Amino acid sequence: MASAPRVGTKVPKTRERVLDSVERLMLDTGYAGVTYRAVAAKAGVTPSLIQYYFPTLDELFVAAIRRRVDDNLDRLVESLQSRADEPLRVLWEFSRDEATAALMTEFAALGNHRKSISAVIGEVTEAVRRVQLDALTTKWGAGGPPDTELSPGALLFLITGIPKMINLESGVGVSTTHAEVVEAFERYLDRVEPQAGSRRRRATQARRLLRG
Amino acid sequence: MASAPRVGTKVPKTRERVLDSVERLMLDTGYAGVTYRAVAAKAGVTPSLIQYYFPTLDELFVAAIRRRVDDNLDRLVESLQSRADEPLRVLWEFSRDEATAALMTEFAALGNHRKSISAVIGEVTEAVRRVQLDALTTKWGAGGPPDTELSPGALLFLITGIPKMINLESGVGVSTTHAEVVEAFERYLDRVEPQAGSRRRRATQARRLLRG
DNA sequence: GTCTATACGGCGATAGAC
DNA sequence: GTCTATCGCCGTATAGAC
Repeated sequence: MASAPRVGTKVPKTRERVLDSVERLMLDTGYAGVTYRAVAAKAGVTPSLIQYYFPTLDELFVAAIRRRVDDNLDRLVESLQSRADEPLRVLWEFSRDEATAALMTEFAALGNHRKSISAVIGEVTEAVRRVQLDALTTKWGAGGPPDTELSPGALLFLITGIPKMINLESGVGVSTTHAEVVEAFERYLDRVEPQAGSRRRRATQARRLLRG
Repeated sequence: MASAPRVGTKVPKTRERVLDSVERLMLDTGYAGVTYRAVAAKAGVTPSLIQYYFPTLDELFVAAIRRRVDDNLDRLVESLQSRADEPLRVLWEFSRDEATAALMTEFAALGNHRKSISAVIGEVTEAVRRVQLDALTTKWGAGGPPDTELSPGALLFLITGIPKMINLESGVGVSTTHAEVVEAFERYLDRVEPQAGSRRRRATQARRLLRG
């Protein structure tokens, strides 16, 4: 309270620039390329300054994860509200968003053996999943869509997981069966959540990130 | 030819010990924990000796990948032959095998940004997938199982991908929806590939590896 | 508070000594 | 064939300048 910045005060912009650089390096070179020295060079500051804000690399990663997930969750909730009639398509497109998928997969890979990061990845994954499950059960209840043997949970796992798997395999040059599985799932979507008409899909801010 | 070892000569057992150590370290600490020094300590040799056999870490990883995949493919082909009536279950169990899934996922994560490893991972993944697709199309042709909207390719992607996704999420402590999706898929299996009776599932050599 | 310079031990890789 | 010495990276702890 006492130290709250006055309105209009430009609270450290450095922090944002640093986290932007982390995301870019993450996508371009993988998490192994995220070093104090590399991030500093890209953000135009000294490595020591970054270490002042983020004493360890883990803290830097965690900050980047939280910022990205917060932004993603905001966009997801907004989409779910504005297109409340088609939550499945909203979730499917959200999961297929390239930058989100690539970044979060990279974070997950990073977290797989680094405890403090594993913890925060698990936490935010569960948080997102809760919001997503709510959207599905609100529309269909615990039984899931009719004429289907998929519970909301199983359906959600596939909606969010299939794009991630495809992304992971694409990363090593594998593409066999990908078109088939996307086509199969979208046929399923057409069945349980028929579309009124054709409609432009959103191009997200995150997508811009990928082109960089 | 000239330097071929005599019959009975114990050709370098060191190599095998080293690759065993790589797998163990990979599972225990992730690929970041696979260093010359750590592998050497575990295998009981000097780091320099390992570097003599595998001049770069990439070559060490590639050797470990190829050895593991060769072994996996042998076991897979054998299972597909001995249980030719139920290829889906064979593939599902093969993909769910813990050590195989964990190791290959770790290798895939490693490969995602290291070109030489990405190349070999992509190559062996496609090779395995070809064998698996053959098994499915041999039984059902290009249309896939009857009463299903899944082509063999889409089905194969799910069979092999779902366990990998579950494994990846488990690594960060996420388990929501996992039981549901496994149950849903096994219900599907019961439908398209009915089981004669209950039967003991194999406990693989790779599983032993995990307990270590 | 913000920011910088420096030093330490561990790493992969390389050249070359035995 | 086997092993050592060395180099240039890395994370990060610390001391201190403004």
